[in-house]
Amino acid sequence: MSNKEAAAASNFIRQVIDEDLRNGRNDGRVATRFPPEPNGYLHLGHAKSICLNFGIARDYGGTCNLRFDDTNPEKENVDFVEAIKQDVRWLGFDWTDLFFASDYFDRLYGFAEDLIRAGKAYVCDLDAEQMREYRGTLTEAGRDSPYRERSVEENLDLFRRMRAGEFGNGERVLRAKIDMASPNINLRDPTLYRIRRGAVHHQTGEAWPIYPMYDYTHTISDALEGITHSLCTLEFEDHRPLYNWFLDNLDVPAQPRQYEFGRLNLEYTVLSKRKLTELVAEGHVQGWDDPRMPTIAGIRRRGFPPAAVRDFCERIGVTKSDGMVEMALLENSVREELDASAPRAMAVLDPLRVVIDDYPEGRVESVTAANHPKDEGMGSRGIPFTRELYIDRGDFMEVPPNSKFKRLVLGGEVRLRNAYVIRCDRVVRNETGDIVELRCSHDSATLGANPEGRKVKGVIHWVSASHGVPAEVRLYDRLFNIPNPGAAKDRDWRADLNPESLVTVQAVLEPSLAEAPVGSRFQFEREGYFCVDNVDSAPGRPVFNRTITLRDTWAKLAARG
RNA sequence: UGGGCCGUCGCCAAGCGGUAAGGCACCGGGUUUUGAUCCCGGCAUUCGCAGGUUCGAAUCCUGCCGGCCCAGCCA
Repeated sequence: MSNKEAAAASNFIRQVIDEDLRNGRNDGRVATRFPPEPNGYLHLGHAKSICLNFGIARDYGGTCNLRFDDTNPEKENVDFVEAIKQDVRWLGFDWTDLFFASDYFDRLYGFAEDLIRAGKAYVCDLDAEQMREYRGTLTEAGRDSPYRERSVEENLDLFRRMRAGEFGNGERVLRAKIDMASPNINLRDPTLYRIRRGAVHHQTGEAWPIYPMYDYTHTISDALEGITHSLCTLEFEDHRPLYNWFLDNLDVPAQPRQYEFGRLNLEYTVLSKRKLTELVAEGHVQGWDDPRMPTIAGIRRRGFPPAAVRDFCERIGVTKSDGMVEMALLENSVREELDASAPRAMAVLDPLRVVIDDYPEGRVESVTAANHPKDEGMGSRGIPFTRELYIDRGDFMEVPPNSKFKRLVLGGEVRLRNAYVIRCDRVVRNETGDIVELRCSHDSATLGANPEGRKVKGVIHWVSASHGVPAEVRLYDRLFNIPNPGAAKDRDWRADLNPESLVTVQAVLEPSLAEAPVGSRFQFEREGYFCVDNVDSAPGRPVFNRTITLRDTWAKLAARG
């Protein structure tokens, strides 16, 4: 990581840590953890949490564990586990220790018996619906379960039989005995264990017929790992009293503190695992790694550099307010990183044939092009220049729309990037009147030199027609047409998917691009940043994904009218 | 409606009783063989609103208003 990233912006959590350090809490230790459930792929929201947790460990010389919160076997699997590990590493982080909450199942069970012995937990026979009725509502207190006052002996016996697999799913649960009248619903005797007989857990197989719930598991896992600062998102604020209840009532080896921050909301996309799962399951995208997805796998395939994602997370900050970040902020981070790191190349996305009539047929000249305008260290390359070329259709207009237009027009001149100034002498059309070819002439004195006595204000890119390499290029755009899909309660969030989020074109690449390695990123000059797709490319036959366009003030001006 | 939390520029966000950082976006202007990059300049007399405390309030107090979260044997 660069020095620029070294100084992370402060935030309220770092202030808490600074204060704790000043007061000598935790013997000066700082220990965090990133606790994903392996039931889906990581997305940009997780990236924020990863940067926060691992970033704090890095900056304070502390530790950060990766811990899979795997207490719901029916929704989790090892593929997600592996994908998550890969995504964390790709973001540039490495964990101190790797754990599974399931590593603690034995100890978790033991703590549950402790709670029972202390009269602080009981086995409840109410079914799910009854339990809901007994729970009360947001404004009315709940009622005690009729099973609440069972003896310790009976509770212990019943719980052991739950563990032994004697009861069916849903027949009984273990609950904490707290307060059915609490205004905080999480404290109304929350479920600690439920029966999931027959489920095959990806780590523990069929060893357990009962599984612990999130709040219980998470708190104890944090304590067992000696986590000092347990960071989670705002929706768990109400759970903090329960988190602390476990710490107060269990003989755990540490007293972690929980702090909550606002989750990331990004315009023109969705960041909920449920919705992302549906996009994949319903075929709206081609998979978790579809380049339109805000998943880590998706943006990786799209070509976002990990440093750009880290920079973005740094810029959005960490607070308790629940905001909506503009896509422009992410795009800025991506462009900034790519501008500095991506070698330049030329590719024509919408080819229009150009014939330079006064350039010798069969002649192939190698013109030299810098790989980066500001970084000579990136070297240069030769590009074949020939009589017949392709330019982009959008770079020619028979009559200019206004005086600001500085591309090629009939009778006008333009600079071919890295090559000659040409003039368009004639337009060739087919039977239906479409322009199929431009006949041009060139000024042989303008290779690496400005023309004498006149100014040529436009520069366009090109590729040799005889040497260019045809390739599939995928132009990606925002996934949704509106900034906040799902915000309107009476409209299905899927209704605002952008049907043009993927447009595939057949482009012509300069020859040097043919052997570009999978994953490599380039700036196609005047177009945008592109990377070699890591799934569909074949040796010598790259497929390019457009990561993002270049900023385009001309398009902005044109749209303005 | 009970509880928890949040309101500082279009967006994100500093600010922690001494008189509104920064980034993004936007608007000019300059450089440029990418309408990119880069550079220079502009962009909150005011901090949700109303009172109060104070020599002094975005910061403290009170009351409103607006937004988010919670009634899984999900996490």
